[in-house]
Parts: sequence; C-alpha cells; structure tokens
Amino acid sequence: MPELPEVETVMRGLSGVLAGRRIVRAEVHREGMRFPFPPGLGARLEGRRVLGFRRRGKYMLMRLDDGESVLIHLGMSGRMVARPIGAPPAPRLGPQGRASDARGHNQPPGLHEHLVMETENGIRVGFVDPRRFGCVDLVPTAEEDRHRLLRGLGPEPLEDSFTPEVLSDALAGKRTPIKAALLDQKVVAGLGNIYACEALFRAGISPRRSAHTVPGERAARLVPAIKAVLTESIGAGGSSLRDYVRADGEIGAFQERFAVYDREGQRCERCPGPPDCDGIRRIVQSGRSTFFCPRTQR
DNA sequence: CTCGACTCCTGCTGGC
DNA sequence: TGCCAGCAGGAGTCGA
Repeated sequence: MPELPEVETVMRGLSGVLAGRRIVRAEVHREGMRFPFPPGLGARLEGRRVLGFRRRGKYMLMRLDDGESVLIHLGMSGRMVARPIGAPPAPRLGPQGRASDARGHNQPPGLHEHLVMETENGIRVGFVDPRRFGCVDLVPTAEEDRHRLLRGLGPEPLEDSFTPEVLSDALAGKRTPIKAALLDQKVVAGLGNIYACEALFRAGISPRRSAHTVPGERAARLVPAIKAVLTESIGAGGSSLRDYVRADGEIGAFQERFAVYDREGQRCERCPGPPDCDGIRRIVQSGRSTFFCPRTQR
C-alpha cells in the first residue's frame, strides 16, 4: 500500500493522463470495496471533465467540473492502471489479464478491475484492488476536508506547518510506542509501516520508545527525518513491493534504498557489524512488522 | 479517552 | 514439483 510517496506518485501519473480530459464512459464492476460505491457512480462520472487532483494523506481527490470530487484510497493493494482503450493489460498485471481482442467499448474488465473510466482521447483508466481495502466516494469539492474520512486527519508532513512543535503536541501524553503513534493518521497524515520504520531509523529513535518521551529534542530530529524520507521516495517514484505499480506502469525504485524495512538480519549501514552489532532486527508491534537497529536507535 | 486485538480480502513466498 | 501456512503497504471497530 501505498503510503504517501506512492499515492503522490500515482496521483501525478493520473493527473498527466486525466487532467483536462472528459470522462466519456465509466463503469463499476462490483457494489463497492471497503464501502459501497456511491449510488450511480458510473453514470455520475460520465460526461464530466477532470479539472485536477489533490492529495490529502493517503487519499487522492479528483476534482470534476460539476463541483464534485472523487475521493480515492488505494488501501493495501490498490493501483491505477492506464492504457489505450483496446490495449492488453500490462504484463505485470498477471497471467490472468486477458489479451482481449475487443476494441473500444465493452472491453472486459481485468481481474479485480472494480472501476473503469475512459477518456475522450481513448485512454482507459482502471482501479485495480485485489484485497478491496481501498475505497471510492464522491464529495462536494467545497466540502472535501469535511468528508468523514478526511476530517480527522493530522497535518501534512511535507507542509511547512508540520514542525517539531506540532508533532510534539500530538505526541504529548501518548503512552503508545512511537512507531504506533506515527501510524496513527490523526498524528500525521500519510505515514505507513515502511516510512514510519525508515524515519525512526534516520532519527535514531527506537520504535519501542513511549511516544510521550519524543517531544522536544527527539521530535526535532524526527520531523526532518520524516520529511527527508518522504521527499526522497517521491523523487524516486515511490517504492514498489509486490503488487504495487504506478499509474504509468513503471515501477518505483525507492525500495532499493530502504535502510531497515524488510532487512532483518542484514547489517545496518551505520554500524560496524559483528561483534558490535547483530544487525537489523524485526519485531511485531500491534500486529505489524517493525524493523530497526537496536544499537543506533534508542 | 486510549490502547491493542481483531477484522475485512486476495495473492505471493518460503518452507517442507 | 506441489501444497499450505504465514505474511503483506491500511484503517475502522470493538472491548478492556
């Protein structure tokens, strides 16, 4: 799933394909995903022109010319796939992707392609999400931030308003481990399991440390670490683990630069190695894997 | 209120 | 080679 850098990358790719274009056809292939689709979603998209995009945390908002916005969350396994109408699915979509000989309308949906939009210039955009943890909703553009899913979100980590003081206030009094606190979208919007681990590593803070001990000097290290890891990942086009693909089908490269995530047992880049350090450790916190260096993260 | 456990769903990987 | 348990990027809900 896509965390903030992946959502940002997908949104930019989608913007290049859809911004300024009219949706001439849209169809849904199931009732919904995490939540039911809004009634008549397909019909309400047809004929609309896409004005532009915005991201809020891990949510994308696609603004339409009728004053409504399409709210999209990719969940764990969601991706957006764009290709010319009639073209076969990209190879990475898997062996089940049918090489259809259909042209134009009524091309069968790809596997798990729950929502399809076609533009007047012949591009077909599909929302593919095998696990269906993602969601799609419609919200009046003027009320985007009052949507129930956006209302409670914390600050945008890449905005200047996200400061050590702001983070410190959010962490004050929290007894939960800092790693869990960073995954709480009310504390900061957009961090997920990978970048929470990576940011804590960069800041030299143990994921097990109680959140209320982070405000102050540690928060002053953590905020720049969060901004840096997110910015670098966006610059690399996001990361790609297993089934995640960018809107244009290219694969992000940031996973090659993970310092700790999915590196259990490997040598930490800041440590001399054995016997001083046993390498990167994996522990489970609130049911999720955490990777960290016990020697440099305190 | 705050926290951890559980839940939704499918697909891939690794160990036997 | 084949099978199956375990694990996966999220996040809302429930009960302690």
